[in-house]
Amino acid sequence: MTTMSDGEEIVFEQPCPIRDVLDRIGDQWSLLILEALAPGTLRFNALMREIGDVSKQMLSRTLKQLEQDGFITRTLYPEVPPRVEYTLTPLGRSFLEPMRQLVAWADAHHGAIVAARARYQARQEQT
Amino acid sequence: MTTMSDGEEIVFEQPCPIRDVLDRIGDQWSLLILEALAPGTLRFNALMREIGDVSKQMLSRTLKQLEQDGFITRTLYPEVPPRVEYTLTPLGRSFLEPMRQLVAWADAHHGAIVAARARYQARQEQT
DNA sequence: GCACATGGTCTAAAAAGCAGACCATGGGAT
DNA sequence: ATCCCATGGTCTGCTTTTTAGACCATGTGC
Repeated sequence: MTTMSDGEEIVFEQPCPIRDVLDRIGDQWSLLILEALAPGTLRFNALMREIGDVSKQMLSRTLKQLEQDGFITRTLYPEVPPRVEYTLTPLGRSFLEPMRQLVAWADAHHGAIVAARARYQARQEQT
Repeated sequence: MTTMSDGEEIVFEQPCPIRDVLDRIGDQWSLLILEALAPGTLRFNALMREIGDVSKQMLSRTLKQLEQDGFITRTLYPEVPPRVEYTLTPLGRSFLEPMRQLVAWADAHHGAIVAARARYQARQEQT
């Protein structure tokens, strides 16, 4: 399954699918983008405004990866100025479900985390 | 966002709990560590062997963050040579459930992702 | 004629991550 | 006695990643 056409790009068999998937969605921006796209289609700049503190380059790069892995589709309308729309694919939408569990957990336990942080800090200052 | 240098941390008001939690668990190593710790307590070097390609520095740093946020406990036994054990807290264990959903999804859809990648690459080569 | 908006890419600088050296110390092999 | 290893980290450069900001082509409103 390794493709030799580009010569440089050698893809290894990933023995651990979890690791492979985590490498993609476990970065700084992927989950945020997917979450932003959950309510519906968004354009590039709208996505950037939605997320707030992502650089153009990283947004562009991460979107490309998500498209590559089949989470989203990129549609270019050849108008002027150009319009580009990003939409979740069925695969992307199917990912929303486990992600929502994660988000629900985050919401439910955020207080506990903040408390743990405070406890930790207090313990540090005590010494 | 929070900047973290060893020993001194500046915590901003996080208006979005999801964002706050994602910043912690959404890095290269946290999920992997939590997964490795799921079966039971592990020592530092055992953890390093388990994960395989993490540097001591990042493992140490990430463990410190996880401890800080209450996901794990660090127990130092003052023997020689020193022994340090890392264990999931109840909070950490409660996180395992949504994480398992994620892992299950990854397992189930890994094939689709690989296929999407192949399709994307074929499309690129066509031009 | 001028600035603006679009969706990016390019570049230089800053930040994060890496491998490997180093630490103190006790135990086992030589 | 001496050498060497194992422990859990931290420190030091070097490499990779991310960032901010300039730049691009072009059609529209002023």
